[in-house]
Formats: sequence, C-alpha cells, structure tokens
Amino acid sequence: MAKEITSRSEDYSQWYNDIVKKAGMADHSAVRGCMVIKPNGFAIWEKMKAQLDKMFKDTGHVNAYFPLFIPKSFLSKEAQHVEGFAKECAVVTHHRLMNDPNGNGVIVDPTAKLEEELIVRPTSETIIWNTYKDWIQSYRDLPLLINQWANVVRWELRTRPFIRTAEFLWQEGHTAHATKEEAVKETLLILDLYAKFAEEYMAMPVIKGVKTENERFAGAEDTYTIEALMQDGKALQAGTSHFLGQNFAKAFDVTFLNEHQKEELVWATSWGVSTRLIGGLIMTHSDDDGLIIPPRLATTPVVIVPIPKPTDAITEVADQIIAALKAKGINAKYDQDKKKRPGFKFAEYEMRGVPVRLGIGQRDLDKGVVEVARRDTKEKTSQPLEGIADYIENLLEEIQTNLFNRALKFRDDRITKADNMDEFKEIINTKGGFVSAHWDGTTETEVKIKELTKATIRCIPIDAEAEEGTCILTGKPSGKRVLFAKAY
RNA sequence: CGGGAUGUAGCUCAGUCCGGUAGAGUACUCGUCUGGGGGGCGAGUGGUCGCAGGUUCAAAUCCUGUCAUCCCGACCA
Repeated sequence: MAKEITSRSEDYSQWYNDIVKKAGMADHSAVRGCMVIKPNGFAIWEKMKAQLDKMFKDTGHVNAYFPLFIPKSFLSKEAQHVEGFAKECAVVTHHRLMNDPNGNGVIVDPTAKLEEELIVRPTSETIIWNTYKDWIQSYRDLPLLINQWANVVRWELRTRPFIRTAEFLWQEGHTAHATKEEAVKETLLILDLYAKFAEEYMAMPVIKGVKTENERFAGAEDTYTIEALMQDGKALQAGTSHFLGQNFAKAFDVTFLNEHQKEELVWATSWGVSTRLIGGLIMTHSDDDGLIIPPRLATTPVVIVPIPKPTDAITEVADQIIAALKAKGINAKYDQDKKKRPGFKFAEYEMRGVPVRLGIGQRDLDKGVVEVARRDTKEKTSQPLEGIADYIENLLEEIQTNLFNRALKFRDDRITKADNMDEFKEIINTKGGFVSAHWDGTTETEVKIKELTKATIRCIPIDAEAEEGTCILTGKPSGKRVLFAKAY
C-alpha cells in the first residue's frame, strides 16, 4: 500500500500537514499565512457552526453583524486591549488604486490616503462597544446577548493550517449585563456550552479552567478556557470565555439607568471559538491512515462501496440501505465510480475520515450480508442486511462514544503530578501532557518556569481541589494545583 | 521578526556544483486485460524551471532583489 501520510512517530508536524492536505481539508493560498478551506474542511466547520449556533440560540442569544474595519482611534480606548493586539494588526491606509504611470500594473493612489486609518478587526470588542453605547440606555435594554459569525485577522508570523492562521473564521459573542453576577454567570454558561460542544460533538475531552493573569485576554478581568490535549502531548486552547468587568463600558462610556434611576456602568462578557477547533479535531482523533471524523460532525457518515463495481443487484441493495438510513436522518453516499477500484476507494475514504464504510459484493448478497468497516478501530465485520440501518445507527453512536473515551483515556493518562522542578522537567521533556503542580500565584514565577521548561500554565482547573502544598519553583505556600503544559 | 532549508508537469523529485534542445516516477486521458485493500500492458496530454531584474552569443543552472512554503527560535489564540 502506497503510504501518502507521514507517520506520527516519524514527524508529527508533517503528519498533521499531510492530513490537512490529503484529506482535502485546506490548501495554502497565495497570501502568506492564509489558507483556502476546501469543501471537506469547510463541511466540518459548517456542521460545527450549525450546532453551536443552535446552542447559542437555545440560550437566548441572537446573531448580528458588525463591520470588518475598525477606526484606529477605537482600538486605543482600552489600554490593556490595544497592548494585546497592536503587534498583529493589518491596517488600511488607502482606498484607491491607479494605473502605474510607468506601466507596471497598478499602484496605490497616493492621493487616496484615508484621513483615519482603518484596522482590520483582530476581534470586535471596540466597534461593538462603541455601538452598544447607543443601544443601551436603561436596565430594560439588558441583558444584550449578541453573537456574530465572522472572519478576523491577526498578523501572525508563524502559521499552521487551522491552528494558527493570519485570517480565521470564528464566532464572537458580546454580551452586556446589568450586574456583575449576571455577567459572570453568562461567562460560565458559555464555558459550559463550549465544553459540552467539544465533548459531545467533537468527542474532544476538555478541561475547564481559569487563565492566569499572564495568559488572560487583553482587557478581561477573568478569562475562562477549555483546554484540550493533542496526541503529541501539547495542549490546545480550544475556546475562551471572558468576563470583561466594566473595562469596555468605561472605555466606551456605556451606562444605563437602573430601577432606582441611578446611572451605572454595564458589565460585559465576550467569548469565541474558531476554525482552530478543526485543528484540534484532527490532532485529537486522527491516525497514520488519515483523518477520523466523529460521526456527529460528518456530513456523510456512511459510504457504500460496490465490490468490485456497481451492478444492478448491488445498486438496488445500496439504494435500499440509503433510504433506510435517510429515514433515520443519516446521510449516506453510494460510490458508483467505475474507474476506481475498491481498494483505492477504501484507502481514500479512510484518509478522508468517513466513520463507517459498507462494502457490498455479490458474495455478500448471496449470503444476505454487507461488510461493515468502522474508521475508528478499522475493524471489519459482516452484518446481516436485515436491520442494517439500525445496526449502523447504533454503530455511529458507538464510534462517537469510543472516540471520546479513547481521547479521554489518552488525556487522563497524561495528567501527571509533579512536586518539585526535577520531576516537572522530567515529565515535560519525556512524557509531555499536563503537569499538575503547585504554584505560588505570581506572574514572575510563571514566566520563570516558562523560561526553564517552555511549559506555561494552561489553566487553574475550575474543579481543582483545595490542597496545601508548596510552589515547585519558589517553595512558597499554594492552596491548589494548576495545570502546566507545552502549548500550541 | 532572527537562524536554517526549499521552490522545476496536478503531486514527489532529478538536473543547478561545471551555463548549451526540459527529465523521471506518479497522477490525468484513450484503449485493453483485470477485479473482495491504493492493479497489469500499450499509447498519449501536460512545464514562461516561484516572480522581477542583471551577467552572457546562450540562464532551470551564475549574480541581485523579491514572494511563498517547511523546520527551529522569539511572539502570540
């Protein structure tokens, strides 16, 4: 069998790039750091988007759309915020092109300089809060629960498909509340929603936690995160939900009259997940044979391959199976391509991550069975044609569960306690994964540990148990363990 | 943004040192024999050698610049 994908043990980075390419997820584009998301990759995003959108709406949020361009002056209104993004912004300075008088194509028309430069949004807090100022007058206008699906640009110097690209797609929720309690509650509601989505739909186990001051979003009071663990032992920040306090309300002067006719600043949250999740999906489940898509995110979770090629008898059975699956809301495809051989198709669908493959040949028909191959374990069995749709429906659920449990075991096996720096370094440098250790709570110590080990504090887990201990670096007292890891 | 490497057919790459008609495998197209895990045989299509300058009678090859990609580092979601 011709290997098209580099094995993980040989070169993990190359393996990831091979999957992205060979599974038809994305291509590089002519623009540095930007990728073309191809139909196979975009289909997964569409599935994610549909589910998340439903979850947002079920919790009372509505969608809107704000401009791509942000006046430069907006960005400087919140000091912490601008500091966090200033280094990676694309700036629009002109609005017109002209023919080069020297005949070398087009040039920027120097007379068309913008009076105020525009920033291509790296995130939309500023333009949204500038708008909310006009929308919010009274406590009756609150809460304001708005989400937008959009693209954003962060001028990254080192990019990887899906994991970190200069332009990416995401959703960003921006909510305004009358009280701190309500805003905190919203932040945690979304954190739970993200975790539920990651675990139940992506089959990607995550740890919910709070970011340290050093790692938190620029302009936030608290940043909550879901952290996932990739197969190479590195952590991936998969989604964040921020409690913004009154920082943006102050910066944009967003106030309301409360029930007692007293003016107050509003309380804010923002939260987002991006196409980065697709990278997480790949690195959570896929193997050396290619992509593995959890059934709930597969546009076409079942494919039927005629062996060796379509005949009337095979086609009739395939059509019956497709109809029976469709009645259950399961989308299936029958591959009638006569030019490609079955073996080729098997390899191709495995590479593309299709969860279940059915093989039907005359021998199967004679016995009243079909061959069922599951992508997660690569196990093949013969199943009676009778009741096959029920069997597949259950199998898809089983695959979904198995993928999650497999990833969960992998993750849990890689949460290791360390009680001193020697242990810590040993774990980070060999086993990888999360290291659970005591920390004195200072940024100084966190930065020092990063310098020594390249590991950062991924989060302070929400369910961290109180435990008296001493900081692994400074020996100062600590009340609970935090999770360290090397991260993407 | 620093260090290293690479850009030649859709893909993987040879040719570059030492300038002289653009190559192979694979893919694709057609035909044919096949047919339960990436088929065999035969014939064919396909490239301004990343882009822009320069040196030269002559540039994929030498020089300069530039763009992009990969790996490592710093930075960051």
